[in-house]
Amino acid sequence: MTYAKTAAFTADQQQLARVAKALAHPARVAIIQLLAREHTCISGDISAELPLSRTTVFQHLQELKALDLIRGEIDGLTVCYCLNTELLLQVQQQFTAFFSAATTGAACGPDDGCAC
Amino acid sequence: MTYAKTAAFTADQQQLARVAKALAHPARVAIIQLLAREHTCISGDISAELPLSRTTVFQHLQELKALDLIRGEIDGLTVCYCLNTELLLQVQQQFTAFFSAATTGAACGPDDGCAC
DNA sequence: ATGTTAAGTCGTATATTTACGACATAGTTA
DNA sequence: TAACTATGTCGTAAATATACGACTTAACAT
Repeated sequence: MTYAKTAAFTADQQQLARVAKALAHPARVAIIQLLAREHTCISGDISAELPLSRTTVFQHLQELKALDLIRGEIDGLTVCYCLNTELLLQVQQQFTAFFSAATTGAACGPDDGCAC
Repeated sequence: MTYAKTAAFTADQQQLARVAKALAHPARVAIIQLLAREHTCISGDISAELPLSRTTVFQHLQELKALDLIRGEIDGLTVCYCLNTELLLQVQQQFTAFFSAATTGAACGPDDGCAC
C-alpha cells in the first residue's frame, strides 16, 4: 500500500466502505446473525459457537465494537454483547440508497455505443 | 492467518462476506457509483476520475469483475465496463434480508438479564 | 487467601490487500 | 511499416487482516 489513500474519497464512500469492511468476514456476519437470533445478549458463548479460537473471536468482536455496531456491557464476570439496532437501521438505509442508485437508471443499453 | 478458515461458515455467510469485501474499499464504491451515474459505460476514464494510479484502479476493477458485479466489453482499443444490474439486484436482496433479520426482533431489553 | 473462570492483552507468524512503476500487448492511425 | 495509445501483466514494497498461544487481570467462590 505504501500508504492508504482512503482520505481522497468522499465521506459517504468511506463510511459505506468502512461498514462493508466490517461485514467482509464470515465470522463477523455470523456474530451479528447470532446476536440477532438469540433472545438474550450472549457473552463469550459466541466463541463456543464459532469455529475459531477465543482470541480470534475477541478480535472480530473488537472490530464490530470499534464501529459501534455492537456494544458490550460488563455484568460481573461475564460480558453481554448486543446489537446497536439504531445504528444498524441507519447502515441499512445507506446500503439501500447505494444499491438503489446502482440498480436503477443507467443500465447500459445498445444506444450507449458499447457492446454490453 | 496461518490459513483462512472461511470454509467453516455457511454458504450464505461466505457469500455476504465476499460481496461486502468487494465494497470494503472506497475506490470500489466510487467505481460502482460512477458506472451507475454515467449514462454510457466508461472505460479507462475511470482511472482519470479516481485519485489512484491506473494500475491500482485496474486492480480494483478486476476484483469487482471477479465477483461479476461489473463486466467489461472490449471495443477496439478501449474497454467498456458496465454494472451487472441483475446480480446487483440479487445482492441488494441479500443485504436487505441480512439487515432485516438484524434490526427486527431481538433487541436486547431489560428482561434479558443484561445491562444494555 | 487461594483457586477458578471469563474476559482482555501481547507478541508473532502468515496471508492478503493496496499501491505503483516498469514492461508487454494489441488495436489504430499516420 | 512505424509510432501511438489504451489495456493489461509482473514484480515488489508496505500496510493490514487473520489466527492463535501464552500471559494478565478482575470478579467470584471456597
